[in-house]
Amino acid sequence: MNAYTKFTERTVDYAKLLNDFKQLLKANGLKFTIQREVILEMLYNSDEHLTPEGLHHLIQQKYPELGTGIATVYRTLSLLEDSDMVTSLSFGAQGKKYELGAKDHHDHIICTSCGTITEFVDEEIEHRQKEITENLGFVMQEHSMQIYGICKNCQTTKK
Amino acid sequence: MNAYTKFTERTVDYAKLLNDFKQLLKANGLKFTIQREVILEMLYNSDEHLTPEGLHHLIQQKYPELGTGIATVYRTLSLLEDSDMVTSLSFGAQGKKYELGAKDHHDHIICTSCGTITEFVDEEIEHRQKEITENLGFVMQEHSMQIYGICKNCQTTKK
DNA sequence: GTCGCTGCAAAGTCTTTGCAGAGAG
DNA sequence: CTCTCTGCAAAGACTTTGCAGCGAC
Repeated sequence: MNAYTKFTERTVDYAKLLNDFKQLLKANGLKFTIQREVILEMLYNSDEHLTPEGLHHLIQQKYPELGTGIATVYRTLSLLEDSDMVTSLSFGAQGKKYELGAKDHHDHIICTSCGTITEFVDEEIEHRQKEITENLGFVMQEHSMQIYGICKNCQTTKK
Repeated sequence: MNAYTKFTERTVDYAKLLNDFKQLLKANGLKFTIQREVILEMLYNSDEHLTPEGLHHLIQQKYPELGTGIATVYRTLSLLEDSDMVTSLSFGAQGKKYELGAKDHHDHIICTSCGTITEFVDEEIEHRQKEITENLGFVMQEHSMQIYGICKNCQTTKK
């Protein structure tokens, strides 16, 4: 088995994503609004791990004329999460973070010093997880893994 | 390398745990109170993954005469977490769950149907995690892994 | 006795909900 | 036109904090 670690790459372009979103909305009798589009756009363009509050802040900054309310951000995130278009992460502190889920599966390594989240995928672990799950008599649905440590940058930049 | 999956076992008995706790308190000029003892006891005896509210409820049930307040539960859990005697988990929904941290490291597999949390340790994964971390230039501190699936019981007991 | 601890209730966060007007289809 | 969305503000859920009396040492 070829075990290796690689960084994940975005596999979906924005046009496709937007299209999926529109389709999803239509399929459920929901409407495509500017606010919803902007939220998706920000999730796509930003660092991918945003809190509802952070997302709202970014939107206010880039599209202040919309006066988007935080409630709409929450509502849209729930909608996207229920539709599996975004995934929520709840690491350390309180408050979830959201990331687009339309990308390849990946795990996270979080720097406990600067908070940066790096993504990775390791085939050996992926494979082993499946084995373990079966050994325990479970049918696997999802899994997530987080590693906490100090990133290269913070190791040198003595804090 | 001997890769295998095993269930974790408690490695610390209550007397030792209680002693550690007393020592910890003394070392920090804190006092050993009945409430604190009861909280530790419940964490030890219960299913190990408790919410503050659930813990409080159990205590009220077993020791109603103490009239332990929820605030004390929160305060004690923070204290225990800061001292690394318990670990908090924040899976799916909201609200953290706590477990005694004085046991061996282990990961979790969560049944998405009945919510049961099963613990396991797999040496192959443990080892691989360390490698990955180093490859990415990190110094590893901790890690956690969760697998979500349907447990054996829920597979048969059609729900 | 001293100083930390506790329960209570009030105050904070973060998130969700109700409502009336705005807007997509 | 209809029926969903939205922003606002109020309401909720979960945690934390201030305070005065209580209790460990």
